[in-house]
Amino acid sequence: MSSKKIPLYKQLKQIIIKKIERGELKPGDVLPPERELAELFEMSRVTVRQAISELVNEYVLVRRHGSGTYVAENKIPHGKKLKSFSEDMSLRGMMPGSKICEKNIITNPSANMAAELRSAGNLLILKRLRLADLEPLAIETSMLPINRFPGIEDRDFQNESLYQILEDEYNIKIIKAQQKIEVGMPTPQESELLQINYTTPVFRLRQVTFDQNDTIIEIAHSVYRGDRYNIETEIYR
Amino acid sequence: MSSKKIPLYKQLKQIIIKKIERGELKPGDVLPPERELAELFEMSRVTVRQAISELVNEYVLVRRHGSGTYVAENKIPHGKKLKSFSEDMSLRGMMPGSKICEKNIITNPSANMAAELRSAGNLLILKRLRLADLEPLAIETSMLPINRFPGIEDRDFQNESLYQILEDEYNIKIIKAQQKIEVGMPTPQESELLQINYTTPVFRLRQVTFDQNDTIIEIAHSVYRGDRYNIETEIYR
DNA sequence: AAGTGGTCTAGACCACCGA
DNA sequence: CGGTGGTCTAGACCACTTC
Repeated sequence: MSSKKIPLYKQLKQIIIKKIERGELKPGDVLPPERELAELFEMSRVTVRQAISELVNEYVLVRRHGSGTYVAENKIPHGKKLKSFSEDMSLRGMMPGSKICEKNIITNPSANMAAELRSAGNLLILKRLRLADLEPLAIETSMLPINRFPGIEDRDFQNESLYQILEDEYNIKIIKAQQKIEVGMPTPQESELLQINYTTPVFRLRQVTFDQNDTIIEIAHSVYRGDRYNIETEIYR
Repeated sequence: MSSKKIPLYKQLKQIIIKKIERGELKPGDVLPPERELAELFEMSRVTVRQAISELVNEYVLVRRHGSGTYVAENKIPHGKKLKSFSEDMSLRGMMPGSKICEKNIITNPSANMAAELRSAGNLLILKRLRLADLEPLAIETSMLPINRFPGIEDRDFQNESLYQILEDEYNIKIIKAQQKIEVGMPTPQESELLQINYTTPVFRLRQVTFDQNDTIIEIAHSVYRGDRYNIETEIYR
């Protein structure tokens, strides 16, 4: 089989996701019962449940006790969708823009904030000033394990979307991101770049982005102008 | 045993949370190994893992492969599930508290920010100063359609959880909430209540809470201290 | 009553970390 | 190397939904 080293439950997750992507499973459809899946894929029911549980946590599936497991109806709500800056701006009806501030390769990620990427080898540091309707809106610093994306350092990040490049040309499936949102005041440098007063508070957003194998593909630290940006989200009990 | 009907893994979750609340387990501390917990509480390791897994999902614990399971270091994260203030604090090992600032009934919700509740009739306005370990953390203003919850205006909100009352006594199933998160500076009034300097930025959180019928059961506006609070979420592509 | 997900067990072996 | 979490099995019984 296609085993290699990928855990069985992750393989099953991928199979289910693929079926949904290909339209073989549509929102509202029932999955086969857990016992049946177990037999079909020759794994134990516990393993099937582990795969399903994670997909439920990711809002892909919904369990109904005594009834069955279903493909989630209302996909991920708007506020729970991971968007690139460009996509985010477009949805808000603003024109996205970029200005490269810094593009470096760090060969020794030691005392960095990138603790999670420390083992990843060299890092590409990309610091961009982000514009909305030609006005500064955010400063975005991305860190990528460059070994996984050979040649990416030569791309034109001024006009290309980072996510677009990763998805289209490196065949990465971006799945999810964890975000930590803080408030703060801008440093003098930041207030100058963002063209705001030093009394204007900012969002500080730390993001860790994962692909389909739960591998970290990016760590980003963004500073958003508090006077021009807000965050909408939806949470469940 | 103390079983009754509560699943074993939920009992273990509660035991761990209690230990964190009481300070017997502090952030950074190691938990006993899973095999030891299994023997100690006379359950299988799978059951122990289920309890720990859920707490990891809620950011209470952190697993380190080959090393151990630790109490999370977090500074009061918001978490990705919809929680009441009390639940949020308890999960982080802090003692929640409340001080009523205002309790009113508005009979004519006309030019109010509660556009969504305008048709709901009379509104109960509840403004509470929220404490974490006896220190001010947030100001929370809740608006509830009082007609749906007769008698709720006489409850002791100083010591009772609003969500607990709604769920247990009015049989409401709280399902989801939409949130809009903004940054701002505190008003003089707010900075005094929260006991922060006027230069400390704050989160402003507008929340609309829904029940199982997608009926609005609460609109809340909260102001959180930016120096003591942050928000963690997970988003999907 | 039949079928579904929910909980639980007693093992086993693998992968990673730290001394 | 020993001890930890990570994955996996083949069963069992319970609780809920549906008919």
